[in-house]
Amino acid sequence: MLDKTFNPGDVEGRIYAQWEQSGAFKPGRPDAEPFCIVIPPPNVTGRLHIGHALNNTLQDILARFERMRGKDVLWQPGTDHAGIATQMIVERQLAEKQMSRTGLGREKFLEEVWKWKAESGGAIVEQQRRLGASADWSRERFTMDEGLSRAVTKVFVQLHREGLIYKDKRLVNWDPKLQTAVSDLEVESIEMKGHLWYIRYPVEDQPGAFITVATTRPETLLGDTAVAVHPVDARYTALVGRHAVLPLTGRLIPIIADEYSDPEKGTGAVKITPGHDFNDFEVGKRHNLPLINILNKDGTLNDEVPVPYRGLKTHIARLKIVADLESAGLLDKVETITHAVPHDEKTKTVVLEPFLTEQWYLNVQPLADKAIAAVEKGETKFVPDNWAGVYFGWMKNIRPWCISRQLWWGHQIPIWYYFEQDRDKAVIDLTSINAEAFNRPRDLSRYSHVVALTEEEAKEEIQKKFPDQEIVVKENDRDALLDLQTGKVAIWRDPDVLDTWFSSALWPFSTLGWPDKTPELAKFYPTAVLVTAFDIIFFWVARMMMMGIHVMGEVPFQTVLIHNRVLDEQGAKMSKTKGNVVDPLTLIDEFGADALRFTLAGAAGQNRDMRIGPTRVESGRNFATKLWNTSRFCEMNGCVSVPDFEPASVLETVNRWIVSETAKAVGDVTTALEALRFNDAAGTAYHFVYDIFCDWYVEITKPIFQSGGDAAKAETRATTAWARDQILKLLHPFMPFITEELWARTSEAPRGTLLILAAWPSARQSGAAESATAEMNWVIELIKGIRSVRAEMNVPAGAKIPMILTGANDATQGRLERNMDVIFSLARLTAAGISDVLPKGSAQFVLEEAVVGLPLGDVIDFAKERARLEKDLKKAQDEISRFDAKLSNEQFVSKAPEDVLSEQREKRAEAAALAARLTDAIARLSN
RNA sequence: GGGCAGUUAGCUCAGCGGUAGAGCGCUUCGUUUACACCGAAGUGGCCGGCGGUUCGAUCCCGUCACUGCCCA
Repeated sequence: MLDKTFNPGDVEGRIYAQWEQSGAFKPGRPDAEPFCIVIPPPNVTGRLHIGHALNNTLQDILARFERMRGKDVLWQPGTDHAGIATQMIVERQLAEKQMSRTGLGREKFLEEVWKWKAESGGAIVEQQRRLGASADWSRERFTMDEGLSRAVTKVFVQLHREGLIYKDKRLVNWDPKLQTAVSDLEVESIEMKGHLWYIRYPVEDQPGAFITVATTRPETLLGDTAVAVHPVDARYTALVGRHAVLPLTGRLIPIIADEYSDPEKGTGAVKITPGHDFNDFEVGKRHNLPLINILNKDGTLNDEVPVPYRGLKTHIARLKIVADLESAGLLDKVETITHAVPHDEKTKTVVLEPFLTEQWYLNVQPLADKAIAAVEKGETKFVPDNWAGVYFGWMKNIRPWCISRQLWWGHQIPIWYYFEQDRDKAVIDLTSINAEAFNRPRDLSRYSHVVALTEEEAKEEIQKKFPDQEIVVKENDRDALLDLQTGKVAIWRDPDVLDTWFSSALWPFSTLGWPDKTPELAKFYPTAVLVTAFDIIFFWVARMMMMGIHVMGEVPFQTVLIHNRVLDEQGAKMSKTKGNVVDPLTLIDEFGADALRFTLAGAAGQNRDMRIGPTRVESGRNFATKLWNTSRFCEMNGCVSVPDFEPASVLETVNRWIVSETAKAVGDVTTALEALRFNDAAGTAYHFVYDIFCDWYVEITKPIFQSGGDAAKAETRATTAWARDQILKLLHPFMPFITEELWARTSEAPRGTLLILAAWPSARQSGAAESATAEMNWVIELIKGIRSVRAEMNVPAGAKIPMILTGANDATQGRLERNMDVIFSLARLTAAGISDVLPKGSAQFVLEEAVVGLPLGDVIDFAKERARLEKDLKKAQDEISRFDAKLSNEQFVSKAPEDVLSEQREKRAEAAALAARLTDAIARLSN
């Protein structure tokens, strides 16, 4: 016997273990159609947040649905190595032990990172299991795995040899704390209060003349190489071509004309600092201005600036510079403003600096072109398709991808350097190497390099150039320089690693085994669908598309499903600082994984954000309880699954009806899932279980179980059990735990298979169910009508009353006679008669061609009953006049399609018939 | 400033050429042997404003207003 409620905590762990042990998560149907989803790899440092919960739920729904449909399903899980985040965590831990990355050295440090990964990395994977994720954990991958690393190296080498990877010296977003370049996409602009300083630059040879520029970053003045004004700005025309004297340095810088400066903004004149501003960099290129880098890697001012400012952090330097300008009388005025300041995305505390460095770039333009074409040709479809616009927008304005990072944790770039020419000059360099110099970005361009899959290959390659010399491998350029005098050829590997996204971009094929030719790769690539949120289109989708097409020659996925983003119940974006983060694990603890999943799926609409919080998940839990209890009802009435039950052969009207309704629900849920409309699918299943099965079918069968004949009872038991089984299957993708538990516990004989591996129900219609459907709909309408009148007439719920049917045709009379028990019970009647006359004091309502009378005798409130009927009559009459207006419109009659016309005529006739019956009813009331 | 979404019942959202639906909430009634994590009956909407197309617009088009997001 089932308990009164379902206790998720008691069964979830056990059932999950059962699934896993059964091998249900693994593919293994060689002849079946493949269905593969690669999980967008979460960060190895991550914890499951509600967005992951939604993302994983949708993937799991699809995996379970397709698995039940018989496909060979692979849901490929894993995590990415999160270069910056992971390195930060481990460095922080080292700092607590008074240790540092540089103190340890690269090799020891990486050992520490792997140790951390083994101990506390990948907690998210356990949390995904709590959600019920049916991924094939035996195939779990990590972007730093041997195989995936091999894929990364191979792709890098290929792209390098194709000339798509190159070194360039340009501005990057620099994190002075971590001392690495970061992606443009990982920069977060934060609105901050700041100042706009107006600074007077003296004009050369014109004593007392100034050109005033406005800037939010006065400290960068030390790196200025021009002042720009708009070419048509009459105020400054005379100054263009002359020079300004850069304050505090005395350097002469040209005053140039460039459309970049906006006459409306500030003074119309802007300082140009090509070494520390992205826009100025472009201006500098146009005018061939020198680039001056005034910063060290750690964000302090370097020796390009006057002595007093050297070594100062930028924000300190700013104060000093403003003070010095003021005392020199060069500060015109200061305005307080708010402006967007670039910060690191992770901690949001470090101000990023545009910084001139040499980095590896991938020329993604040719890859992007192919990726754009693939979506245009429909090889990959976005669902909903408006997201393709976002994809195109980004892809069509794509910039070279800076793929190197100055980190240790990640895929080390497979480039080896050596000295080829100017070896003597290199020796001289050695003497200039000191601590300060190493705080500057390294200029590797003067060294030669080879790209190779392995160190051995690199050595062989370089050996060819120096056939008679011994090749030695050193850790870095400094060590190699020290080796120059020995007469050996010292080589060293590029110390930098690749952007984490470089490896993520290969995920759809690297996880399947590439570069090896594995059976999984052959079977599951291209994958079926990638499920992700819109903010990831640039990160994952775009890059996976580019790499998939370029390396594999085929798109990585046929469909990209973009789901909505989860907000809190007030509609606010969740953030740790706001403290409004909804923890999915807390929700699972409180309401069960099924409740959370069903709620998420039900909220997964086509477009917007969704709001999730405890009260919503609570209603999901309530639905689970409902399902549990309706199964309990089945159990209490001996509804046991009958092997070989043939739904098409049932005879009882109510059973024929539920068979037909079930088929319809199955068809609708299937269609919705195929179209990736999760909210429709969940909604349809909910409606069927609640409103059709629980509210009507179960209620209607109660009288049969109490007083029906043996044959009817047996058939109803079997049908009920069958319908319940169909429901368990239908809901399994959404609520896997409770359905699996019920599947096991509602069968006397052990089930032939776990529900996870059971076959998805068929939507096959059982044929002539129309008459059954019509009859049951009539019964339902009758009962609802009686209940409604009873409530409005204040008939006590416990009181039983008689009913008289007038004006009923033979078919209706037959329906009444066949369903007496049900109607008596559900409408709480004492008697049901058929007559031409209604007793005085009858409440009435119209049901199709008949009028239902409820003789209430003295209890009836005539005025109230009249008002009720007149309200209905007015409604019918309003409808009639609306249809009449339409049908008398010549334009409408001549232009509207025939089916619309006949439909309107039919509706008009129905309304007229209803009105006539209501008029009669009102007349009878006065008799 | 540029781009993209959205504006439908008190709240959260579906729908999308023939004048509207769900869940939650609210009101009333109810403990009839599956379920009070429940049942029954109700209340509630000029489908953001203004134009246009159409026989007909919540739905298509234009425009405005407001909100949100992304990019400068």
